[in-house]
Amino acid sequence: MFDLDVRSRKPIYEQLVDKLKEMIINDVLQVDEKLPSVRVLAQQLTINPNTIQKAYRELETQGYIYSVKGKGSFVNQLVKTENSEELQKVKAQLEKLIAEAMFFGMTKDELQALINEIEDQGKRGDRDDRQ
Amino acid sequence: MFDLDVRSRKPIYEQLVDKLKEMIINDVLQVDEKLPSVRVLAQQLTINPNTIQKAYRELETQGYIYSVKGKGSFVNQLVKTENSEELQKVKAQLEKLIAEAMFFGMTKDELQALINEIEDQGKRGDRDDRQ
DNA sequence: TAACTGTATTAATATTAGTAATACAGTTAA
DNA sequence: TTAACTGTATTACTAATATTAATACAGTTA
Repeated sequence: MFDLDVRSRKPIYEQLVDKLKEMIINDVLQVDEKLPSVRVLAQQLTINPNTIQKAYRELETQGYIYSVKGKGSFVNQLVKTENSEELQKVKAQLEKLIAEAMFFGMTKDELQALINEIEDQGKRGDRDDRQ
Repeated sequence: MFDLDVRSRKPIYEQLVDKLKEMIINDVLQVDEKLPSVRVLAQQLTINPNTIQKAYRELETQGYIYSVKGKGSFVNQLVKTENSEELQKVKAQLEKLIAEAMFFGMTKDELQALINEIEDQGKRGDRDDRQ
């Protein structure tokens, strides 16, 4: 299921986060599907359960999954996280970054083009979800 | 000239970078104006010259100043940094961040609004400076 | 209750960040 | 040329943070 590189400069939990994000975004993992428990996955990958836990918590705070004590961790319905804390954080970052980009000569049109480009990429992956 | 807090959680060199950026953006320091040498400023602030050096290098890679060995460090002409490495970096960050924002439900219109807002702030600052 | 689940606390360790000591090297004016 | 400026590179010490792990706590379910 996962191919981790334990001696990569990129931390294990981060590899896990990225991998799981990717699977969620690409619908490899369906909404409300149960992820492997922290202990089971830890044993499979022969790493410490707390490392899985860290990855899962990260995914939870970013809105990708939700966890229920005693039950397990499950894929979240991403569209539902409208005004999440995560979105607020992203917005704040965006403000700074856009201001900086403009300061260094990036024009409104260039920004617009960038947004359109990204929107197109998103649609390709999204299929018939919205609009 | 500077009021630093040596026991702040924010590193000294970062305080310097922020302060100098601010002065450059607000035209307190004019284009091509010479900054204090690393040693002079270090003595004034009673900190290590290498700390100043780190701040200056950071400002240089970000395009705010330029340094010439044996001569000194000078305020850069910011508009001229059209396709700088820094802008490329900012663009790359923007791409990721915009994609993430959209992923979490931020719409094109909201992004547009954000850009306009920031653009307006920029213009207001320009006018104020001219007096 | 037994065997699952996630979570919190704490600590050991690895890695990175911040600062400093020192030496190298270019510029300029006497 | 030399003295006194300039920035820069190397190295190392220390502080702070990140990563992982050991362990105990707590909820769920059959």
